[in-house]
Amino acid sequence: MPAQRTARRPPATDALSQDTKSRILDAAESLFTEHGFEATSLRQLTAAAGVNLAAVNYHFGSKEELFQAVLTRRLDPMNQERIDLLERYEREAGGKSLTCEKILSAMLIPALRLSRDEKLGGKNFLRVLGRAYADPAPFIRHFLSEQYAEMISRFKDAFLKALPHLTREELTWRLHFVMGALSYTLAGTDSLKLMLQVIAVEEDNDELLLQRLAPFLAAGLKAPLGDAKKLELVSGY
Amino acid sequence: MPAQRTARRPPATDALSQDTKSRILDAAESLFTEHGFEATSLRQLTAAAGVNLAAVNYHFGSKEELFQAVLTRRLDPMNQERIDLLERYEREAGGKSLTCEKILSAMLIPALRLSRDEKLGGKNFLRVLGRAYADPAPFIRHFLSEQYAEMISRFKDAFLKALPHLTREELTWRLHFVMGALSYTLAGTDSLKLMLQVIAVEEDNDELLLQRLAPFLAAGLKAPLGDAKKLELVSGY
DNA sequence: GATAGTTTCAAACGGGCGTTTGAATCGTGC
DNA sequence: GCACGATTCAAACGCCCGTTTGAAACTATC
Repeated sequence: MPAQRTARRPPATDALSQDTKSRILDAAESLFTEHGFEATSLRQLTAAAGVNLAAVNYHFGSKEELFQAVLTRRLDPMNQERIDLLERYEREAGGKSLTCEKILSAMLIPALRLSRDEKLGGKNFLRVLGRAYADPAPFIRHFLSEQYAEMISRFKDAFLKALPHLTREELTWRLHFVMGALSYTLAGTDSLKLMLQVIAVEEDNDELLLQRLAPFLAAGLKAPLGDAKKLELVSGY
Repeated sequence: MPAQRTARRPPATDALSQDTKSRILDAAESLFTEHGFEATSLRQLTAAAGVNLAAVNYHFGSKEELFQAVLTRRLDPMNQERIDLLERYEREAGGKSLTCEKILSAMLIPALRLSRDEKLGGKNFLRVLGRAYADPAPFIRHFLSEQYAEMISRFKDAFLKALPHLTREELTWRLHFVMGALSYTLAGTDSLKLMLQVIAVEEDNDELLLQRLAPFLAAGLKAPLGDAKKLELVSGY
């Protein structure tokens, strides 16, 4: 119903009072982080954004579409940045295959930049994303897989060249592990923090965090193939 | 309100028609997996369990307490099994410190056994757990951190002995990464599967899965400390 | 300054939610 | 076989949900 095609120029607002759509997106990002998608009502959301209750359905169509808009706003640019960075590295390397660490950099740096960009969502968004990964709702699952398809495919090719001892199948699994560790780290899920009694001092220093994560992931990716004897997975144990 | 102390003997039922509490727990495990905690209503839950709507509040007190009961039923034994297995390994090793792989085995094997035990929840439960990790609800976060505290503490000590080159702080972070990868893998979140186009053929073979995960994690844990130059984390990049 | 399109608004819609209640039913010990 | 606590049941409670509606307010164009 929102007539987005015949739109007129936006009425030059200052940074504090943006237009309705942005105010809704910001409030949604923050509240979905705090309470989750299902537990956030449009009434509290629109109240926090200072807009009318009907505004969400007018501008986004439905609560679900609002959620997708929250994700797209940050995810599209981030994944594009990842691809651009990877291609830049590949150009700079001129035919030679990149190191594992270099490819990881191309994945982590755009995520780090997003996490740092406080005025544009920052950590809030990454937590929403972390929750979305684990959400069973079909509309979220399909949306995410579409959003990531191209980026993952490009990086898989790059890793395959950098890690010739891995089969494509083995690499797929290791990327799964990488995404798991990365998502938990960036999302900074409170349960894990509590479980592990992570010291809060470091929470603000994402650069240090990724300098811990990168060697871990690189070593895991480079690891030799598994040996059944190492893990004594006998059914009777 | 449920008078659990003066309880009489349960009326010897067969396996198909268990008592009300178990039927509720089973249905909850399955539905929380499928739709999540917030999106699952007590009406559909009690209908699926074939019990009266009021039964949940009678036997568990509230929907939240039911959720905790769902987690405790599987989590308590699994974490205890992990601790027991670790201590058995330590006894068998005499004074010597365990290998990293051995300690990982003590973490992974009980989880694998749980995942295999189809008749007792199996993968359903691990998916509920995976979602719970990312849930921001305070009652879930506090509950999980209490459930895991002892287990994590014991394993951290074991890893510290096995990996003397790591500081306690560094190890805390690496365990965070381990838990992230482990949780994603066991939970088998559909979004990640879709993203990575994992071949469905392997889904049922958890043993093979952990034989892929273990070398990855072990290599990551053993990795040398990070070097800032490896990841080009210059703010201007 | 009338007009047409866009956006906001208050109010209401129908429905589902978690929980409570009080009576009916069940199972057992006296 | 009666009494009593444990459990089940149907019904209702009060509340909040996502969405829709139609009128009011706004803004740019002629």
